Amino acid sequence: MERLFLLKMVFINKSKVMEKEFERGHHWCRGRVKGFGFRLTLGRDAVLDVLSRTEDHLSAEDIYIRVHETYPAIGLTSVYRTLDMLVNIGLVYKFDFGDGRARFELAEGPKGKDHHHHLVCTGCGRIVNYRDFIDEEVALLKKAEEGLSEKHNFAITNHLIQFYGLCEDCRNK
Amino acid sequence: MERLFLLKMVFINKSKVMEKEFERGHHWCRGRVKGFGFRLTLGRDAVLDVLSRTEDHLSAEDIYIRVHETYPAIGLTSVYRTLDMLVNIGLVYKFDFGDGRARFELAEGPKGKDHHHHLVCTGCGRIVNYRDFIDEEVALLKKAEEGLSEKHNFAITNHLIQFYGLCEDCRNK
DNA sequence: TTTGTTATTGGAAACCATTTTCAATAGGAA
DNA sequence: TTCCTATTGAAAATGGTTTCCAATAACAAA
Repeated sequence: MERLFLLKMVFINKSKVMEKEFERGHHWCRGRVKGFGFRLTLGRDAVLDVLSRTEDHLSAEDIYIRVHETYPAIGLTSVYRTLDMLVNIGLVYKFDFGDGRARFELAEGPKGKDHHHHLVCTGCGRIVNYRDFIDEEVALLKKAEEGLSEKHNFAITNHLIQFYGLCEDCRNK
Repeated sequence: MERLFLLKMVFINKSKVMEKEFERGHHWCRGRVKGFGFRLTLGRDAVLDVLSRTEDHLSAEDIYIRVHETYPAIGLTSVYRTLDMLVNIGLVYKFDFGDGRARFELAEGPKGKDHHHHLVCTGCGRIVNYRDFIDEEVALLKKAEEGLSEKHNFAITNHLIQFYGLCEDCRNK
């Protein structure tokens, strides 16, 4: 119901949608998009909305399907383009979990960065976010980054850590 | 010259090639392949040979091209199939550095495991192997693996760490 | 509010790494 | 050497992503 209500507003009056922005989870993203000189289109807003409402690791098509529910005019191409742009400005992270399609998630939630890494089940592809050991990791990574930057003349901007294994269900098969 | 010599032998007499196996760097791989019940074909041997002779991070096509020099009969399909098999039996690691093609490297050299991670330049795609901080990493990862295994009921088998940044050349542009 | 410029869009087609299909071939046990 | 069947190469199919292009919508300026 609420979803339909929002949809209606989108088509009737864009400024009404803007007034509602604090009911959505990604109001703080908009300034970022505009700050980089990009136009804040309905499609881009809808993609950000979907990303801000989930903990899942959505593929471009997943996002397309979800956006399509509230904004059927969107095309898959635009979803790809939007995601590409969001990754470029650092608002979205792009992951590869080895199943042949990229996965995306918002770089930070409304409460700020939510630093976590992923446990990937090589049996069923399930992804678990974990936030444990992050402190130790951050400490180690910081140290490693400094050392590696110097030794290999790299300006390190980013890192990736993933664990692979079998989830409980897959182990019992 | 040496390369041509070996090639000639390949076509003339297979057992001669076998006698020469200790001149190649991957003799210890063969038993592994056969141990898993796979036939040791000329193509598979040639792929292992290419992998054992390089520190580079080759794509399937890179490998195809190099194998093709000494064993022109090979097809790209077989390279893909061989790599897939080698990854499955754990003899080869498969990496994704974000450029849309998979990269492969031998899981261990003649001197045993050569545990290292990668520094990826997001500017030019250059990959640097690093072996620094591995001890600390291993310690941390072991601890994390134990904790995560228990907390999330995952049997962790593997991990991936990569750093991204700009190499010296790309920073000066 | 209206207008004008141009970034952005959707759909179709192109792209391209990888996989599948299938008949021919080659590995290797007997 | 023979035989069985795993393996092969070539061509076609697949599927996620990108490109092309004319139509559209964002939004700055009037």
